[in-house]
Amino acid sequence: MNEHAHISANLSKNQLLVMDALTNSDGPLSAYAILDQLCDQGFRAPQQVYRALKKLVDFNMVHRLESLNAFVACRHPGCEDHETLAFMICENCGQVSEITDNLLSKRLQHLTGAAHFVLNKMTIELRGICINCHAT
Amino acid sequence: MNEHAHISANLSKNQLLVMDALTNSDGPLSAYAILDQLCDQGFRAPQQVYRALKKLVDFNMVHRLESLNAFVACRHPGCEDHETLAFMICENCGQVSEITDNLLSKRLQHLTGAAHFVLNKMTIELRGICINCHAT
DNA sequence: TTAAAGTTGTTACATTATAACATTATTGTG
DNA sequence: CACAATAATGTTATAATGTAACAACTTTAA
Repeated sequence: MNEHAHISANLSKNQLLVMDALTNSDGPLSAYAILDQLCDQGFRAPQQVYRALKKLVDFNMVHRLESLNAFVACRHPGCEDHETLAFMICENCGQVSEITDNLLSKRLQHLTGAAHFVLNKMTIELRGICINCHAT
Repeated sequence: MNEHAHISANLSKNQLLVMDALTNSDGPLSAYAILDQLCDQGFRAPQQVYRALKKLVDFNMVHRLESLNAFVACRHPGCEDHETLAFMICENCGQVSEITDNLLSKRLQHLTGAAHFVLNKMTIELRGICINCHAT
């Protein structure tokens, strides 16, 4: 089973609710923002959100943005074999776009490899103003 | 006044205390870890730490590691004209090393430029196991 | 069918960060 | 020097983010 076989049908009730909240959102949501949204569906405690988020992140369906303490549904175009490397985060409108780039990936592998550093996880978040927002 | 003109003599009492705590530490420290250390020096409230940290980060003397919610003294070799791009963070021993790399920088500029994204701040944190730790 | 793994609900608590207000210290300028 | 502007400090309270621990229920697979 590959990383993208986790279609909605495989998700538990809470996982599905959290996934839907993120999918229907314009941009990233904090765990507590999700909790607020799901009060009507019976959510009561942060654990319910955090536990679902943990699975969804494991499944690669959701990304955690460290610099925002927030979560975003994977919107990688196509969603076939890929690895999201980086995020561009607009500080004005909140839009997040994912970057996959082979040269960037290679360069990072080279740098860590040269240092004999065994890479477990990368966090690359680019904060700035997106094209729509600085087009005033 | 360039970004490195902020020698210790220019720092306020609290800024100096926080800077010293970070400089004397092996690895990153959380704000509250710093607060604990500085209780003896009269620190009482998190604001005292956070305010000093904000200035030190502005002065480029301290970096914030988003994926750890922690802070580390800049140890960039030389500390002449440079911009720290990325961090390698050992998940075993906590050691942090800074990366400055022209090719990486160029590639990121290319990617953001192509998207007409105006970059304000980069967060690049590479988590893994350092050479000392996986040499067992 | 029944043990193992996964999921849920819940209470309590830990950690990280900021708001707001009052006060004191430092700096630059006429 | 005087004094206004800026920076730094001290403090209380609170907000925001995240986890521990325990009990119960559900699904999966042998």
